[in-house]
Amino acid sequence: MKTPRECSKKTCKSLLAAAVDVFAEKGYRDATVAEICELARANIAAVNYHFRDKETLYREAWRYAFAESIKDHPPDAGVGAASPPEERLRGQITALLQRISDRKNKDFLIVLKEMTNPTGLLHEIMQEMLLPLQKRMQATIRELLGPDASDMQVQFCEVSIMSQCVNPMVLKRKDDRNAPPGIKNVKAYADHVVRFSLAGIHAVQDKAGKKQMKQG
Amino acid sequence: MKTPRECSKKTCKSLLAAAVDVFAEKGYRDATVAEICELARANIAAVNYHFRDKETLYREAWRYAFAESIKDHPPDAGVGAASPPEERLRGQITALLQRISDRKNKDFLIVLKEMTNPTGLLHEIMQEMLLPLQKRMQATIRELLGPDASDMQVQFCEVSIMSQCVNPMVLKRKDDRNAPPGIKNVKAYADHVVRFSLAGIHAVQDKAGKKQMKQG
DNA sequence: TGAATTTTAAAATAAGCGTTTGAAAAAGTC
DNA sequence: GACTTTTTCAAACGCTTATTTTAAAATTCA
Repeated sequence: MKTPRECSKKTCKSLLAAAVDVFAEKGYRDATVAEICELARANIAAVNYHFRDKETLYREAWRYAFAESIKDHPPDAGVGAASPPEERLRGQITALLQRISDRKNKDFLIVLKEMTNPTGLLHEIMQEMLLPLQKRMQATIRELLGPDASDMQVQFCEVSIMSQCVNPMVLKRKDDRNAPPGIKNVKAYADHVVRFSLAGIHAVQDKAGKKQMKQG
Repeated sequence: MKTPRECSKKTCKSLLAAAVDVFAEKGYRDATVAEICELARANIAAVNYHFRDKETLYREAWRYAFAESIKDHPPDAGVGAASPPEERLRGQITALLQRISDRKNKDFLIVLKEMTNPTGLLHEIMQEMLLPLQKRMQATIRELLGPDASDMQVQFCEVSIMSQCVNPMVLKRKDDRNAPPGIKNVKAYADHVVRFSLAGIHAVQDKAGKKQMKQG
């Protein structure tokens, strides 16, 4: 048996890909080793041979799915660090929306399942992978709000933006018919979120400015 | 056996309350009739006697939980229809945030589970109960955007606002330690969402106005 | 008291899963 | 081409868990 990371064999890779699909569709508990092996055209014992057990396969499957989705959609959408913060925010919002609305990407579905039916198995690895993305967006928002903004204001604005990106995609993923009509056009919705959020940030900034003046 | 609606007996009510708790915590599939009966201090056969089967109990449990949560948090938060649209929007946002952040209310948790692991059993009843709330918010947004706004702009703004309300509560519900720090103060976050969103709406409105001028 | 309702324990019924095993096949090595 | 290692395979193991039904007992109510 090999450790999962050095998974170079064909069967091993098939298992990983099949596991991603099945875990994304059913969640950890409702996914069965048998179904994963069947989809991978492998023997029922293959999971235990290549990954030791179902739990390890689950962790490796998410790691794999996340890496793939980031590879397809770089988090800055090609907007360089030298660009003004407005443009960088646009890049991050667009990249995030496209990444999680891309049906090829299954890591988002697994995260959703993990949110509502936690197994706890992905807690550490998710923290490790997602925190940097969050920090990057917070830094951009802080630039836009200016030095007088409080941590709470940065937090709130970040929550507002992330929510606008994540939440509609939950509905869209589940069923395109039930998704809000316009969300089918991700680019148009991304433009809306950027416009809406930049205005929101400026409103929060204005309030901070007023406070500052009252105090001074 | 009685039909579930005329559930007046003590055992029947206990079952309903217990079912809400267990379904909210585990979802339909992972919840067991045995656990529900145990929590209700009823015999294992009680569900089948009073509700015919698990599916019917599930539907009735959600209906009950939703009715309770709406009773505790009226959707307009006491802001009358005569108030200006800004205030009505504030009322709706505040009411929604307080309703779904109230840990007593389990219907939200069941909806979340249904989103990510659909059984399909609640589809119609959820449509029936939630659509009016959605329509009401859309109407308010349309007032704020003015008569020149497109349906898509109304939709997008509604999605932006609903997302800001729903999404953070998913995290807060799961675990207060993992929730964004400020979200623990729901009232402060509600104020932020109102400010952020009114600015966002006005930005969308300005864009509509410009378009109008170009065309005219 | 007698009839209807409700509760109960036990059983019926049914299904399913992750994992192990030991032999067979394939791949790799000298 | 014999020998070793790695990989595949079918079968079965062991253990678990669930919903629903049944028929008798208890209770309620007239």
